[in-house]
Amino acid sequence: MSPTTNAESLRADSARVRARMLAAARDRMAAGGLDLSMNAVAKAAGVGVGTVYRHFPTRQALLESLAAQSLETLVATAVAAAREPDVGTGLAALLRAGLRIQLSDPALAEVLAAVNAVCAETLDLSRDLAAAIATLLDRARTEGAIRPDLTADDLRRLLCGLQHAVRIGATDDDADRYLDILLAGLRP
Amino acid sequence: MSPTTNAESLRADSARVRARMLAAARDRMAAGGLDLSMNAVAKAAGVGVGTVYRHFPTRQALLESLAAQSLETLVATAVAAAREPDVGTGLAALLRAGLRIQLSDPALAEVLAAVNAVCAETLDLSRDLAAAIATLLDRARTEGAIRPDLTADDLRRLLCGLQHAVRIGATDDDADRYLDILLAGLRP
DNA sequence: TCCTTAGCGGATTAATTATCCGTTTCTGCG
DNA sequence: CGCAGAAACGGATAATTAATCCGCTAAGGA
Repeated sequence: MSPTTNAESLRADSARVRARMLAAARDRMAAGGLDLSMNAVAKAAGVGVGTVYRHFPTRQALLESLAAQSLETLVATAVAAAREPDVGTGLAALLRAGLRIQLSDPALAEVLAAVNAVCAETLDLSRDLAAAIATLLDRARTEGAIRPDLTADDLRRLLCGLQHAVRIGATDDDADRYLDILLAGLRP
Repeated sequence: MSPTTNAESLRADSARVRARMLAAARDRMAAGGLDLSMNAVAKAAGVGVGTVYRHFPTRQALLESLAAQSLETLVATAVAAAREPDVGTGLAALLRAGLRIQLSDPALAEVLAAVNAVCAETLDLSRDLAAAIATLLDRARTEGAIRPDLTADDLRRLLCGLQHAVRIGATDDDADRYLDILLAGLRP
């Protein structure tokens, strides 16, 4: 079994413990940022360190599992945005959601920025996200709403950059303005 | 003496060793990213670990000392940009230089993004940079070249964001396009 | 109920970070 | 020039953190 596999077909106790660990990790992360120690997670979840390492062989694997849920939400948002009748509205909604969700889940910000994923599920979701963004961008391009040279990867990177800019001590109002600036810059 | 003080009024050997350590740290960083271990720096510089810790009590202090030189360059560029006859040209030059220098020196990227500096010199340079940017933005604003609500801090953050976007696997061409997008977005 | 085996837990080992103090090296002064 | 005092070096060592390994527990099918 892949250590980062999703909850299906796990032994009952294993699934329980896995959930406890993810909850504990989320909690730790909310408290102290990205640099959670495996030991701390284990203690918070009331399990042994070995158990944490078995489920998540590496820190990156743990982060990806944490980010998976947020990533699903983001993919859903992107798909919805791609279907939005008004392309401009859809694009704005996607950027806004992408920013907000990254800010609320540092693990997702990390995973979105990472060049290559560790676990297969993340890879799939990333592909889905890229596809949805590409669809939206295609529509926007044919309508002349954006620069023609903009790719889905560009948008992903710019979104990560935007997140970084906001994380560096910006207020919510600042974030809105930066979003506005990016949207304006994307036009042809 | 402040451990991060600049080379003046140090004992001759001390200055020598300090320079060796900074060079070693730069080298290590070029090789393996931001997460250089003090031990590795010490070994590379041919000094004891204690010496490294005496000069740079914390990793952040070492990073700031590394970044200081790049930061000086950036300040000089910003001052020159603020004097540029054509405001648009000056702004473009500043952003381009700010991006390039951050990419070439990860320590600077870290320091620029940091909310509060550890050593006084960095603080001074940061202030100078902010002042130069503010001057440039004031001029641009009165000429109507940029959105009126843009502050020097905004520009700093956006520049850090841009750096992040590029670092995430973008090519040089991508970087130019992102720069273009940001510049376009800054207009009123 | 029993047997097999996946999975748990934490003691143990490895790696890293940070401190402390005996020794060396510099520099001002006689 | 050579000595005294101070400043700085260096690495052994303590403290913290990461990662592994294996004996034991308990889940779930026969």
